[in-house]
Amino acid sequence: PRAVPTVPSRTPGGARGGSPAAAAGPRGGGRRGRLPRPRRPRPFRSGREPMGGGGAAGAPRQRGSLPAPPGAPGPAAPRSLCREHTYGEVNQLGGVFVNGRPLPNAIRLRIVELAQLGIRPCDISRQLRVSHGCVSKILARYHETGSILPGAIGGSKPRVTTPAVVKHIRDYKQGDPGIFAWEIRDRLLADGVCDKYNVPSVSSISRILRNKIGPLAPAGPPPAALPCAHLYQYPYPGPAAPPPAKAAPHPAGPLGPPPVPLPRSWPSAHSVTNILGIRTFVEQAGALAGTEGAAYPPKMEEWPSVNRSGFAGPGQAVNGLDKAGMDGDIKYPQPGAGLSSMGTFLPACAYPPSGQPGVYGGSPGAYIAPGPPWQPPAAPLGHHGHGELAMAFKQPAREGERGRGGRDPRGYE
DNA sequence: CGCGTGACGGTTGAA
DNA sequence: GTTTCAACCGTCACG
Repeated sequence: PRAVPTVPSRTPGGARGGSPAAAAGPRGGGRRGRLPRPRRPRPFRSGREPMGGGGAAGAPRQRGSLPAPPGAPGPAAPRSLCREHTYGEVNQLGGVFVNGRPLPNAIRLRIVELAQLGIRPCDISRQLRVSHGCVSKILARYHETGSILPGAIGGSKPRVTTPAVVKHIRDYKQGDPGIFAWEIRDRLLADGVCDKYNVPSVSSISRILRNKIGPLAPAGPPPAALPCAHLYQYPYPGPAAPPPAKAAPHPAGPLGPPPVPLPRSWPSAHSVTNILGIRTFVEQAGALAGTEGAAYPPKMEEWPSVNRSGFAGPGQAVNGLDKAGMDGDIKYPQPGAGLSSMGTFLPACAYPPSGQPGVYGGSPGAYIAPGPPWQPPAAPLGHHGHGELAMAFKQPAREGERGRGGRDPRGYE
């Protein structure tokens, strides 16, 4: 669990802000004890800002490299006041990104493709105008999990105190009223009710004993006792497999068939929305919102210039791959959404002439950034070898995939 | 200079 | 409907 912040860094602190260079405060020399460095103020642009930004959309946006003038709504100001009516920010390389949101799949795919062509990550970073940290992360993830997809964002961890577990706890308690919580925990493990991944904590067991079972209250109607506790090993309506501690690198190598990750599939592809085709309406609405002159859609994945219109025209399905597939790629990827469809819109990363922020889109032929001194390699970057990446659009495991660095513990001391 | 890594501000979605 | 929480994201800068 995330450490309780003694210094709530999320709170807009007064100490932050100002010129980052001037405010280069005490930087812990040692890596381990590195102090939080002062960050330059970020002119935040939310992906949730209401549309109709009054023509600000698409305009070149300055980024925080310019220190906010004194008195300007800096980091201490309410976030809502800091937002501008645009979507996306521009990174140091001139690329557009949406803070907090994954890069489009097309970009992710290009990163992997270029890496497979032998292009160095630093060059990929410059070409695609994606930070090298992001390139590194995506490539590392791909090599580790075989997937280029981002992880599942949001949601909550699956509950471990399933009805079956509660029932077992109740049984244990009834069988031995003096049993300790830790003993119950051990028995849950010993009896195979839980495994080490989903066994409740002692405190959870104590809470169950206190709240759900009470002082040996007569067991009411058994709460849908499911003897098959293994069904809850991974309580999503997906494959019942315990989350691996770490996705093992595939023995076949980076480009071989990647390991099979755990798909996050509980918002099933067979949802009512998909079945009823409601997405069609959503798609049309998104396309409408993304028409020329309008502000960006709330989500970058829906930017017409990002995934779609750059190659197929606004509001037009890309080679039969409708938005459901794309959304699925981002949010709840469906393993069936392969690259066979992606191939038609791979040249997704066209960049405007230098001096403008790079956007994911534009004319299909302008994939190679013409601007900066970066020179594209001689190898053609067209459509080739997409089949190799066909498996790359599986969803990486939600848990256990963070082999290095893990999640973002935000430890504060 | 290239790259791995962690801090950070942000989004997201279930509880 | 709102809040909380814990997952994720990409960028940035350190080493």
